[in-house]
Amino acid sequence: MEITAEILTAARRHLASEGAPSLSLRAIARELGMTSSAVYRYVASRDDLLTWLIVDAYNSLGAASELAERGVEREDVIGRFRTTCRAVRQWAISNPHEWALIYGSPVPGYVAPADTIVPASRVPQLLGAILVDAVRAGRVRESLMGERVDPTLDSSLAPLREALGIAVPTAVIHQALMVWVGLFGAVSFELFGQFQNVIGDGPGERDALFDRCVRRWLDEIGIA
Amino acid sequence: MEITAEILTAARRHLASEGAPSLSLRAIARELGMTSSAVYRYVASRDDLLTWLIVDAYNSLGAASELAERGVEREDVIGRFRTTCRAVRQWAISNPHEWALIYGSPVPGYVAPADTIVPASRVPQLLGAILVDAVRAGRVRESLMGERVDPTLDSSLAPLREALGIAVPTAVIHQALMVWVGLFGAVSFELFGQFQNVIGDGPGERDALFDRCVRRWLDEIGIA
DNA sequence: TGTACATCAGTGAACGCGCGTTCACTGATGTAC
DNA sequence: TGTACATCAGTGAACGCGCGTTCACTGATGTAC
Repeated sequence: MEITAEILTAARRHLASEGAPSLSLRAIARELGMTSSAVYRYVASRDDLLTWLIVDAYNSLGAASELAERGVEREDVIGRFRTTCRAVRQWAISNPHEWALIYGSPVPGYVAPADTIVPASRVPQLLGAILVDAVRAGRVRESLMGERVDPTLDSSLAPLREALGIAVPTAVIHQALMVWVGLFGAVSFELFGQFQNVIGDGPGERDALFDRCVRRWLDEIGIA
Repeated sequence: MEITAEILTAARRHLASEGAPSLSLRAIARELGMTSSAVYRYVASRDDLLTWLIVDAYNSLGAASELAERGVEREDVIGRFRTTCRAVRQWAISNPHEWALIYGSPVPGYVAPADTIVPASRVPQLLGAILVDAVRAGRVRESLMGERVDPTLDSSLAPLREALGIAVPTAVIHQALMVWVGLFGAVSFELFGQFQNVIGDGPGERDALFDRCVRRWLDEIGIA
C-alpha cells in the first residue's frame, strides 16, 4: 500500500499549500506524475479523498495535542489544560487549511461518513479526561458542582455525561462544553481573520490574548 | 440602478440555496435570463460580487440584531444582551450560508476590501454599546474592573478600548471579547455540524443549551 | 527450463460539464439641430 | 416634424481553462504446469 500513502502525502501537501476548495483528484495525479484515471485505482471518488484528509487532519491534531499533554505531570491539571489549549492553537496556526477543513464551513453536498467520528473526538476526549481528573481531585468550583439545571439541558447533555465515565453534574459539563466551544472559537477567529483591524498582530500580542483566554477558562471551571 | 438590485437579489437567492462555493456569475446570469457577459455591465468581477454579498450579509445580520435590541428597555442591560445573542443565533440559523460566508473559512485568494470593515463591526459595536451601558451603571464585576493586566495585552486591546469611547479596563475588554468569540463559536459550532453525534437536536434542546451559554456569559462579565 | 496464461498498475482518449472573462456586434432609445 | 448621430443595455460566440469520471487498452510481472 505504498502508493496509497503517496497519494495521501500529495493530497496533504496540496491541501496545505492551496487549501481545500482547489483540491482535485487531477491536481494530485499531476503532483504524482500519474494519469488522473490511475488515481481511481486507489481512491473511489473525490469525496472519498476528502474523507481521508479529514480523518487525517483530526488525527494529526489529536496526536499533537495528546503528545503535548502527555509531557505534563498528571497532578498538574492546570498545566495539562494549558498545554492542550496551546497545542491546539499551535497546530491550527501551523496547519490553517487543515483547520479550516475540519472546523470551517461545511462543504455543501459532502456528508461526513461515520469514520470521522472517532478521530474527531480525540481533542474533546482529552479535555474530558482532564476535566474528570479535576473533578476527582475536587478542584472544580463548588457552586458549579452543586448547581441545579434545566431538565431539557440535562437530557441534551446526557451523551456527553455518559462519555465521561464518572458522574459529573450537568452544570459542569455545560461549562466544559463552553470552554471547548470557546477554544474552538478563539482559534477560528484568529485564523479566519476576524481579528484583522481589531487586534494588533505584533510579536506576542495574540499569544498574550490567547494565554489570558486560557487562564479565564480555567477560572470559569474553577480550577485555580 | 434597478438591475443592480435584481442581480444582488438573484445572487442572494443563489447563495441561500446553494452556498457560496457554487456561486458563479454565470449561474446568476442564468437565473436572471441574461447572458453571462451582460452581467459584466454591472459587476466588475466575481470577487466584486462576493464583496457585495459579504457586505450585504454583514448588514443583514447587523440590522436584524439592532432591530431586536432596540425593542428592549434601555435600562434592561441583561435583556438587551440576551436579545442580541438570540438575534444573532436566529439570523444564523435562518441564513446558514450567509453565516458561513462571513464567519466560515476564508476563500483562498479572496482579500476582503476595506468596504467590509464597517458592516462587519455592527454586531461587535452593538455588544460594545451594551457593555458601556453596563459599565456606566456600575454593573460589571468589581474584581474584573480592578484587575491589573499584562502590558502586552493592554496594547493589543488598545484599538478596542478606544472604540468604546469611555474608559474601560483592559480586563473587562478582554472578557467582552471572549464573550463575542464565544458567541461566534457557539453559533458556528452548531451551524457547522460539530454538535452532531454529541448533543441531541430534539425540540428545544439546542435552544436550552444556548440560553444557558447566554446566562453564563452574563455571569462572566458579572452582570446579574 | 520454458511456455501459456492471469493479474493488475497505469495509460490515453474521451464524455460532458461549468467556469471567468473578452470582444465585436446589434438594436433600441434618447438628443441635437 | 424629420433627419443624423450618440449612447448604451444586452447578445453571442469564442478563448482557454479545470473538473470528475469512464473505458478500452497496454505492458510488465507473477504463477502454473
